Amino acid sequence: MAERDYLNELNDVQRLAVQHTEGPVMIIAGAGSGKTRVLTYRIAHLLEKGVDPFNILALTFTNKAAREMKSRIETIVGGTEARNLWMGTFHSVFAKILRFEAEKLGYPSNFTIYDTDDSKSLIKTILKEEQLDDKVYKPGSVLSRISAAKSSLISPTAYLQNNEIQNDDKMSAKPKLGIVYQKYASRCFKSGAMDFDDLLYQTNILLRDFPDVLHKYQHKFRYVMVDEYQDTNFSQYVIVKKLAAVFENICVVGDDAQSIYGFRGANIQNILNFEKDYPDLKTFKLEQNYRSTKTIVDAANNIIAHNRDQLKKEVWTDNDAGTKIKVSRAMSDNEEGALIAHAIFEYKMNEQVHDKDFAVLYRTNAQSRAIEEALRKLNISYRIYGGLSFYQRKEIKDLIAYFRLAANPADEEALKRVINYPTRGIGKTTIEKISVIASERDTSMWDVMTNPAHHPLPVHGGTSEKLGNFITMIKSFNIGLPKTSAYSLAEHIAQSSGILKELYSDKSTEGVSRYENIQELLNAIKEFDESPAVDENGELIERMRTLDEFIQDIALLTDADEKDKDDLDKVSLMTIHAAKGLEFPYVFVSGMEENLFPSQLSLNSRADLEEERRLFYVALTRAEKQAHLTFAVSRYKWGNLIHCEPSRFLEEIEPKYLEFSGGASTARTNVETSFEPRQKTVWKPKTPETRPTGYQAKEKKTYTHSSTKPNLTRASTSQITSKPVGADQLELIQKLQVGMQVEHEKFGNGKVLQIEGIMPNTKATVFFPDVGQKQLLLKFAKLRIISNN
DNA sequence: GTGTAATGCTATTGG
DNA sequence: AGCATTACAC
Repeated sequence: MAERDYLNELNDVQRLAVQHTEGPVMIIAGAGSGKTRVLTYRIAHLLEKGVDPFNILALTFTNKAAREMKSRIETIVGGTEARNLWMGTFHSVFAKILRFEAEKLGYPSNFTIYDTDDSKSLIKTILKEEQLDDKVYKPGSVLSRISAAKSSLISPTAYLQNNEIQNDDKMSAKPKLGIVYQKYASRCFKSGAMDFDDLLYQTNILLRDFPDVLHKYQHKFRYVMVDEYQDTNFSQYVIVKKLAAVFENICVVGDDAQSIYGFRGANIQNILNFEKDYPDLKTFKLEQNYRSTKTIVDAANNIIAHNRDQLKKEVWTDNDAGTKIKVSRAMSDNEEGALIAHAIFEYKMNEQVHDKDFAVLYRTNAQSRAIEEALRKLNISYRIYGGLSFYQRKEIKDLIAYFRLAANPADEEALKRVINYPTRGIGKTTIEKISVIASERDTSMWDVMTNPAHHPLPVHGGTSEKLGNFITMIKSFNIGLPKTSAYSLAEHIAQSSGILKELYSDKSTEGVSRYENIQELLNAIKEFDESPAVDENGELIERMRTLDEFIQDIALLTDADEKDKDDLDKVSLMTIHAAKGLEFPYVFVSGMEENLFPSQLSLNSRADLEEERRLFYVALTRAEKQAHLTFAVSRYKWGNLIHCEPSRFLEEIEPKYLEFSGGASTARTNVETSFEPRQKTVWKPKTPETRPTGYQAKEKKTYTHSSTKPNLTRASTSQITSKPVGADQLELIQKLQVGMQVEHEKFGNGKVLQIEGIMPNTKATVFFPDVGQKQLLLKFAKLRIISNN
């Protein structure tokens, strides 16, 4: 395609942004303003101008975005040119560079990439060794603390020396966090492993400590582009800044209004302060929205106007006003699902649209189940994005652990995973012994196992023999690595490890499916095996593909990266986070409720609440034609039915853009056509005497709302109603007193010593002469009152 | 050491 | 309600 042609497809600002290739550029791109188009055309433009694709680095946040962009560039400039572009996620691009430069940092070039599970498991091991309580030091939060440190480029040493951090940790009763961080880092290093954050952290170390390396990449990447710049963290910011320091041909694209990854360290200041970093910055604002109706754009502007921290920008559109945004109330989460399913059904009937034109978005993954069930009932096909990806399934991780071990026997997490799977008589005790010795001697478990002369292992002859067999097996895999093609070795490992046999013998539905998944993995490896290798310069080379090559970047793949089945006509279900960058004609945003969206955890700080609001902005602006917001009045959480109030966000849209309806699902939900979104009055939970009982909550009249009687909502329900607790249990909860004699169907007669907890989770401590003292949850316990004393 | 029953914890968001 | 870890029996 000639240059003129694609430049004509751009509006004035877009065109200027594409043509301004030299020097620092910031493109503030409102939702739906053609950001991807500008980015791809910009790269195409550079190539047409004669810039070598090897000199262009484009960083994205998802593999999918990178792939999409690459293929769009291909259609403009042709495949050979596009192939040589450095384009990918931060993690994948720098993993590639790190593998190339690994020795400088003391890592093997085939280092393992630990995924979150590996990291957590390692943290658990360390906690055990340090005798720290994992209820105080929750592995997940320990990991996010470590992750935050790495993302801010704080080394373990710096962490331990920083008074402020140390105080923080003491205040949160976790004074040993720094020690855990230190141990964690050194264990990863000894295992030849990097976690996700290391891919950026170690890149920073590399660029900091090896000026020649920095120089090399600075001159290699003469043009640097960063997509979704508002989502970069400090570590990424520094990398980008350093790489672009020589030529300053840096172009960042982003939208502060769509910054939704603060929770994992993204720093919105990176975009807000970009001007300070580059005084001669040229800024382009893409403000025309091509995606959505005027109603949606204006409503989205309403929402974001409630945020204080933002760059000035006016998103507008030439599109029609379109229909109003629908808002529906459902009685429960299940009914919300039904309502959505029925609405989709009706849209399809009335407007001749397809399943793939719909997306259902939610705040948390747990919300998907009710929606799935409802869609299944109406035979509407759907696809869930997010959740467990193929490579996170247990059976897949098991087999891959063998592959990892073959490539890098020091990989401790892989070792622990399969040393006794399938069971071969190497149990917990033995593994612990090895682990302790490894820790004491500051070496890897593999080293301990394979050098009994240096590290005497106090195990029996039988155990020692079993260990020997395992070692021999792994060694043989290791030797096979360079001389066997990926597929034959993978198949061999699946066989001789016993995994295939283990799964084959399980004839349950799940077992069969696990077996099939293994087959699918092997097929994928076969496909990989038969695809050509590419060298450093992007040239195709004749060479055998090996298994370690295959597993290298698997940890970086996510669910969204599984073969794009775009041809499939299915409704998309995903979290709002996962929906960023996507668009659909019809978008449902479900669970518009206080404490869910905005999340309860966001209510304590302005910054967090503003991020939730941006999240809502992102959700709404995914819609092209019709947005439909839904909320439920009650929903199950941890097995309990809780009462929910409509989200405050609903009030932040001017009513003229909204159309309230009871929903299209069942007659029961149709009683009302309008309601008061949310009562601003603060109210206290009622006393037990006036509180409606759990099973009454099922009656619809309890929940009747009316715009003319704003207090009804408040007056009608309690904050926490019980799950349909049986009438018997309910009576029990209300009547039971300390000192009463009760009868339990299993424990016999006993005496009530104590009653505590808030209804319906009231607990009683009862002493049974036969079995001793027991704590009973009254809503479940089958207790009968015998007498009052 | 292995397998099963009981217990207890959890659910922001993700590369 | 579902899942992972733990406790206990074999």
